[in-house]
Amino acid sequence: MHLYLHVNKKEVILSSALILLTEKGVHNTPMSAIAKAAGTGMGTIYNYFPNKESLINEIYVNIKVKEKSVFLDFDVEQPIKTQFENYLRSIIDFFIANPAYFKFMEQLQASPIITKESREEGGKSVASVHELLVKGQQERIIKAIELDEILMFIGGAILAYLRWYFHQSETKTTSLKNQAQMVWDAIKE
Amino acid sequence: MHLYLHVNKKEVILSSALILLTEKGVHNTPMSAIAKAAGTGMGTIYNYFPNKESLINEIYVNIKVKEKSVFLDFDVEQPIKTQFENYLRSIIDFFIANPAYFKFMEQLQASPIITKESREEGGKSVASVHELLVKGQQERIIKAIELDEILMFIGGAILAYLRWYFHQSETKTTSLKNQAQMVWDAIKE
DNA sequence: ATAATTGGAATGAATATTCATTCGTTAAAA
DNA sequence: TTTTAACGAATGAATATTCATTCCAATTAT
Repeated sequence: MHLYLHVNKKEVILSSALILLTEKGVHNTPMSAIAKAAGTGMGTIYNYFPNKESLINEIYVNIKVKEKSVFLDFDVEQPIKTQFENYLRSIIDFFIANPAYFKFMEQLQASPIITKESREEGGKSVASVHELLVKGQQERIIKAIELDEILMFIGGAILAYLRWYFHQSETKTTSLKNQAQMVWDAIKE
Repeated sequence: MHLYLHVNKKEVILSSALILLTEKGVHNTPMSAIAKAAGTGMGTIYNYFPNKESLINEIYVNIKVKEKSVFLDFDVEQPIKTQFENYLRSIIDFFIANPAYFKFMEQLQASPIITKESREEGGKSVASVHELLVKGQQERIIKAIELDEILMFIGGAILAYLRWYFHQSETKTTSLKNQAQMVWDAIKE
């Protein structure tokens, strides 16, 4: 019987790797460093992951899965604008609460390490907003622009805000409201 | 007297490296490959650059310098909206004309390889738009939101558009107009 | 004009290092 | 006891960097 909480070794490896990867970069985090940070031997990592790339891809997919779960609670009774604002706020709060997730995505989004399969898995995360925007277009609340372009635009705005946020030292409280305002003005009919 | 054009060896190395780096990624382009592509020996590269990271940083700064030069021709006689639209179009055209520059930036923008000095050097490139937006705010054409936030937002929109553009197979001619519309609606008072 | 000398750019094989992965051993569970 | 998991030193492939040598154009001497 242990006195400490039993934690899944795989998860310890994943979270240790996440921190090192974001802080030092992919080049500068050898597997030995991950093992040390996770408090395991190197061999143990290879019991859970066939290689370094798989480990990294698993982190990527894990984050995307969590990101997706942020959108689940849409309240269809609310006005579309409200729903959209809630969506924006949730996704931004999610990354603000998990800066390492954001840094990881920034660093690996364009990397050849991330496989096509992982990317496809990740792509699903916009499905629910897509739906919301379709409804918005039908009601002529949202501009009649191809949805992929609008989705990209929204993604860009979120990215821009988060970069700005993490770049700042002091936090401006009004800024998120401003951002939501700009995004809404951009996409509203 | 040579029949072929004399080309600067350093520039050949830089451009060869740019192509390999964007096509294969940083991990998968050894210095030997760069040397081969540039038609030089490996040692030659080290006559021009102290190490691989410096080479990469120099490419980064070079692109930023070129990017900056795109904005120079503002026509202050024109309405602010027109000037802004021209700016947007120029910067987007610049990257569309140089896809490798965009790919390079996508891959290295968040990398720890890029030094703080290089980033600071690169940051200067928004100075002229900054100025334009200040004027726009004074005339109450542009929203009274902190300029850094607006600038980030614009950056995000540009990024989103370019990602979308390179992602697409067929080119939609209306899309840039839509994008400009969204950005302007976002920032206008 | 021709030959001799020189400075430094170019070279790439050799070196040193880094690091992903393996595997034989040990420890813990069942 | 047998099975399973953990371990990390050893391995070797990959590759960044070095440096002794070659080569060539420009300069100087004959």
